[in-house]
Amino acid sequence: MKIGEFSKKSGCSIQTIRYYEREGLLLNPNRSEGNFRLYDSKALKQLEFVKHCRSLDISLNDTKRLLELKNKPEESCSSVNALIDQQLALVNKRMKELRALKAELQQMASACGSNNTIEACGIIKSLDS
Amino acid sequence: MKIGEFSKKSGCSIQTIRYYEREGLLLNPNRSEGNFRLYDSKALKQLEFVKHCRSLDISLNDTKRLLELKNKPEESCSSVNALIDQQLALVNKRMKELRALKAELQQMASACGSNNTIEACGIIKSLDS
DNA sequence: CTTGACTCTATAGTTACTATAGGATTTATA
DNA sequence: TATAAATCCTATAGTAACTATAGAGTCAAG
Repeated sequence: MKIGEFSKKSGCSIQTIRYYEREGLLLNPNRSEGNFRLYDSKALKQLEFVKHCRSLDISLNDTKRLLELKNKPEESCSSVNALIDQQLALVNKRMKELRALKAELQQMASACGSNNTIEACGIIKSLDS
Repeated sequence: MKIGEFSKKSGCSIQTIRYYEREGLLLNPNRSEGNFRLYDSKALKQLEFVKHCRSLDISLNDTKRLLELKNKPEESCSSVNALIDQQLALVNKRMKELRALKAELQQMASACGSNNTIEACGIIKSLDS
C-alpha cells in the first residue's frame, strides 16, 4: 500500500510517518517505479508498536531502544523492565506536580470572589505574592 | 543591578531573562553606558509574577495576558477568572490521562515476570498488541 | 595594561510533530 | 487521448519554552 492508505490504517498523519522514517523508527520502505513509498502489514505492525509506546508517553528515543531490544529476543528483558519503571516514575512525578498545581489553582479560583475589579481580584493578588 | 545579580535574585537563568524580554514579558530595561541591562526591584516583582504563573503551567501567552490585565485595575476580573478556570480544566484533563497511563504501565511492569528473555517478556508482548 | 569575569547580539539546538512550497506522478474524467 | 484532480515526493520552516554556543565588547582588579 502507498503512504495514504498506510496513514489511514495506522491513524498516523503522512507527515508523521515520514518523520518517523527519518528518525529511524520505521524501516526505509520499498519504493515504486515512481519513487512512492510502499508498505506491507509488517510495517503496519511496527508503526502500531510505536504508536502504543507514544500513547504511553514513552519518548521516541526510548521507543527506538525498545524496537532495537525487540529484535534481540534472546537477551534479558531487564532493560525493558527498567525503561518501563523509569517511565512509571516519570508519570508519578508529573502526577504529584499536577496535584499541587490543581490545589493552588483551586484556591486561587475561590479567592477571586467574582464580579470584582481586577484591582480587588484575589487571583491577581495571589499571583503577585 | 545587572543581569547576573538579577538572575541570581530571581532564580531565572540569564538566557531566560533575555528571552522573556524578547517575548514581551519583561519591559525593556534601562541600559548602562556600555549597553548592559539595568534592573530595579519593580522588574524583579514582574519577573516573580511571571515565574509564579509558569510554576502553575500557565503558558507564556496567557501570562502575558495576565500582565496586561494587571495593568487595567478597574476592569472586571472575569477574564482573569476564566483563564484560571481554563488552566484548571487543562490540569484535570492531564491528570486523568496520567492516571490511565499509570495504570497501563503498572500492568505492564507486573507482566514482565523478571529475568525473562525479551522474547518471553510480558512488556514487549503487551506493547505489541 | 592585561587578565578574567561579566555582558552583548545573533544563531542553532531541543522534542515531536505540523504545515508549507514547489514539483513529480498517477488516476479519473471529458 | 488530453487534461484535470488526487496523490506523492523532498526540503524547509514553524510550534513552545527554553538552553547552549560563538564571537565580540565592557569593566574592575592586580
